[in-house]
Amino acid sequence: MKAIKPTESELEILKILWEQGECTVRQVHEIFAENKEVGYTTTLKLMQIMHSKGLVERDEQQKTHIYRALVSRDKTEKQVLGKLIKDMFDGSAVRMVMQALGSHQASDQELEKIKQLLAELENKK
Amino acid sequence: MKAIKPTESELEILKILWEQGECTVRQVHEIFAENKEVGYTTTLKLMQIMHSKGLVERDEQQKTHIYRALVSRDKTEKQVLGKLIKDMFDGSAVRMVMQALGSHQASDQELEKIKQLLAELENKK
DNA sequence: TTGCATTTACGAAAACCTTCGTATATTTGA
DNA sequence: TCAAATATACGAAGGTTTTCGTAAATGCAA
Repeated sequence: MKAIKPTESELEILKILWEQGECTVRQVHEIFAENKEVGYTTTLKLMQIMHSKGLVERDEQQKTHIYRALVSRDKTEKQVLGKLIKDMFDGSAVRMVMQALGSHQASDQELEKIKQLLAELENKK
Repeated sequence: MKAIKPTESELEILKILWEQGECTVRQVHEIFAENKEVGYTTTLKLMQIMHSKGLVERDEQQKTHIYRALVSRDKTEKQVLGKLIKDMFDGSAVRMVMQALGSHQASDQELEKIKQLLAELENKK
């Protein structure tokens, strides 16, 4: 089980693939370039590197390759989050949660969801 | 208000300074090198760069400089966490909390703390 | 005192990330 | 058909991060 540690750009592209599903480089690029000024070949190169790293796979049947994320969103979130908790919050997820809830807005509805989750966690014990 | 974006090594050194308070390079190095094989001058260089970036200050009265963190732990945690929430969790702190609580152990005592915090947040509204 | 240890400063190598230019192949439409 | 558009591959530049070697200054101990 190898650690997933995408760079900032790679994470952006993964997010696009997670949300869009299968994509050509062109499709990814159009979204990727919405908030940045980057050329097409930059996006292409990033995706090629991600391919060589095993972050994505691609169907090369057609001239225009089709890319797909090879790492799941859930697993990647867990890994990145886990690393942050370990590095920055002394391994305490709860300490991180306190920091997050203390400094970010949350709606009643969202707070309710967390309460529910807490209840579930307690039942599990 | 400038964004604090320490690198991985810088964050490690900041953590040492936050926990130890004032430190010489030697003191930081001894802890920093516990889990890695790095030479003394590597630690020194990192701290010099952090100084030039304004992440730490130093007292140069003595030949052996004394370093101190210039960014607070709380503020740095908020910034780093905020960026992760924005980049990875669609800006939803709650989604991140759900992920964190769902995949990391938490003691009853810790869960209790979170419940308390939730109650406080609800009262504030 | 003199030589060894410790410290800072500095430069530069190595690795990684981001970016783009160019070459080449393929498709398309006028 | 053939030129323009579009795709991939590749190399390399430029920036940042991490690492260390070496030089110079200072402190210490025999």
